Amino acid sequence: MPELPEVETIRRDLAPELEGRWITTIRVHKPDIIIGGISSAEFRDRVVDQRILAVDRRAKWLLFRLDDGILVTQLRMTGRFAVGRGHVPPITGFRHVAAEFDLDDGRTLFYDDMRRLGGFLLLSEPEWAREEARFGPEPLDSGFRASDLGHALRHGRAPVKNALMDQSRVAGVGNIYASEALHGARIDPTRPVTSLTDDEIRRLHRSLRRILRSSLDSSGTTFRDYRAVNGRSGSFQALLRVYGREGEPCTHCSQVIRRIVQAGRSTYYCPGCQF
DNA sequence: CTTGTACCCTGACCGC
DNA sequence: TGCGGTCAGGGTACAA
Repeated sequence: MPELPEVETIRRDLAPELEGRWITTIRVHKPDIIIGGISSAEFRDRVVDQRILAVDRRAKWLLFRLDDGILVTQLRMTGRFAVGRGHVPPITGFRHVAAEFDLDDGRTLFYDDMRRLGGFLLLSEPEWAREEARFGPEPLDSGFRASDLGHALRHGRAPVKNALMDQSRVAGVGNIYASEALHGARIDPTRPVTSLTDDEIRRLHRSLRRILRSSLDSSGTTFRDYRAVNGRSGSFQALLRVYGREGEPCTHCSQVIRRIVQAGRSTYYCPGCQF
């Protein structure tokens, strides 16, 4: 699934298209994308004829704030959106349309999800507040200081790479940006969180925020499946320093980049400058 | 409490 | 060309 910069890119694409629009009809083609224990019929009843007041983001989740309740979506690995007219998506490549939302201006919001790991959750305000409380701080918030990162990370025994991806510690960081941020901070991804010095936390804080902001400026990383709205690609993949570069020389010290597996996921790092 | 593992699902890719 | 194995940026339930 897209990480923070990708979901934020999608939010920025969707917000001007959707805010203020009413949802007039819904067609759910793949009922298993409606999650949270309600049927697609109930989902339809509760969403139709509601207005989309705002499109927000928290961590890697996208929020459609409705008149009554919040429509939450998790794109996971392969969820995508497109906005078009008629009943045909405006771009090719939407071969797994799971749901369509007709809008009052005659356009349609398409949700496509090849692997169907993503989904929609319809929550009341208190239900959302409870979900939201499980997330750690947003790393791009202006108030997010190095000391906040230290507080979030330096407890327990997890390797720092795993801790960075733990949404209850810091929100929105996934596999790509965890590797990239650690390389930028020159920290070995296997280091136990409690071993990190104040200086390393400051470097990681700076590196993480710089990389997330820079990726946002590039509309995210289209490494494999991710697309912004209507098939638009990101371009941050050209600026990745270690992710997906196993066997290539490090841009910083020219040692060969390695891939290891942590918690079942690939971690890329440079043994020359990360220790 | 914390941490690790299996699993949801489809398609792309690699080696034989 | 076909086939089987492996992998994919996530999150959750469950076990240890």
